[in-house]
Amino acid sequence: MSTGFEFEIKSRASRARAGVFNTPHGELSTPLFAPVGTQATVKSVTPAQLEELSAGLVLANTYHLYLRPGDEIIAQLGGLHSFMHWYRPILTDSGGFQVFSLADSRKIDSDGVTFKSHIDGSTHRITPEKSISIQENLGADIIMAFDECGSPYDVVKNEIALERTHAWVDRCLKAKTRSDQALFGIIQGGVYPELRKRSAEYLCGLDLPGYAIGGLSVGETKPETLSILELLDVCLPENKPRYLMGVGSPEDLVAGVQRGVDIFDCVLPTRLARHHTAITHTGRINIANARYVSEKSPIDDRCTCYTCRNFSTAYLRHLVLAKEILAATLLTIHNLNTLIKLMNDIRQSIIDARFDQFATNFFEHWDKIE
RNA sequence: GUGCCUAUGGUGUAGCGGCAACACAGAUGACUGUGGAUCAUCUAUCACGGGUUCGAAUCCCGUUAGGCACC
Repeated sequence: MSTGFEFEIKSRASRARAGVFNTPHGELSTPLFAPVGTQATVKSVTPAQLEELSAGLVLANTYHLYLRPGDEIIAQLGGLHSFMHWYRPILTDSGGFQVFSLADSRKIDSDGVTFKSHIDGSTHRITPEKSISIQENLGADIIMAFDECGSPYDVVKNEIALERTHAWVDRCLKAKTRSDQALFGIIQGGVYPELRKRSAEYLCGLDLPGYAIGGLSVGETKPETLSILELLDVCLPENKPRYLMGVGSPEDLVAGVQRGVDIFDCVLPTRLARHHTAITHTGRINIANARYVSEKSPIDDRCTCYTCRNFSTAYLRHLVLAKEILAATLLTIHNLNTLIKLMNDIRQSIIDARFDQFATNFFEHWDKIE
């Protein structure tokens, strides 16, 4: 009988892979882009709209949902899928990253982290065991090990964070009781190849159902990011999905797939949508720009999303300047469609054995507007 | 018609003889395991014409345009 979390590679093109990952809430076709729904909602769009976009996986967040409304409340209400009315796969981040990026102050020790809520200043403590307990209450299909994300250029702190992250993943595994959730480990190590390699080797020894790459796109240079991905590509097992956390610009998605990454998530498309920037097949455009005041054509003439099928750029600009909520919704639909479509095109090109050509063509045309 | 008051960016205001400031609006950019937040940069020949002064948004005279009062 299957465990429910097999990863099957259907096709390869160089180091890129097209696969299928099985979860209790359905299959995920990879390479995959996952929209972020931190507070049990992908901001400004409904689950029905996400389905129409063919979104496969949605992220939610342990730190935020633990603080509000509380993981036990969500468990009482039947778990996250039912709570947010999204019955396709969900992944919850462990909360490690948010403790460091959002909490007003935090104190970390080998056992866990004590921090003050960014909402009301109240004091809380999260340990690996607590993070798993919260994530079991939430009930996502994929859950993440509690980790410490160091700053990319501090080798001493990175080594400490790495050892801590390794000790914590062991504790997460021990604390885990549900068999219908896959626990992914997170590789840390900043920009340091030795640390990254050590982290990958340690986690691979645990034979987890998937491996996440953390601590990238947090301030290091692009060549550094790519060389770490290339290093990890040869360290990680072929038959497990690789998840690059927090990365989601179109060029990064293509570059990531080229280096063997299967899953990505990122706030970028939804955040940019709320900040009046559209992602097109050739680059970003700022919808608020005065040049679009009477532009009749849609944002992207090649796009077939609901927004581009029905609305002029001039109308979207009007909504943006008038600060209407619909601006965020329509731009979010468009931006998510652009990334999801990009991943579908990448997947098809891998299956058709023409991914290298696809990538070359993509980089030739990317960011060449005007 | 007479008297008094006012005139500073797109809007509303500060500055009262020494580098024209603030808020909003506007423009441009940033945003990568989410604070619908935020941040950065830009946007004025101080109504017009003359005078006093080393120096005028500021003081004086006139013009124009508003406001108030009286008739």
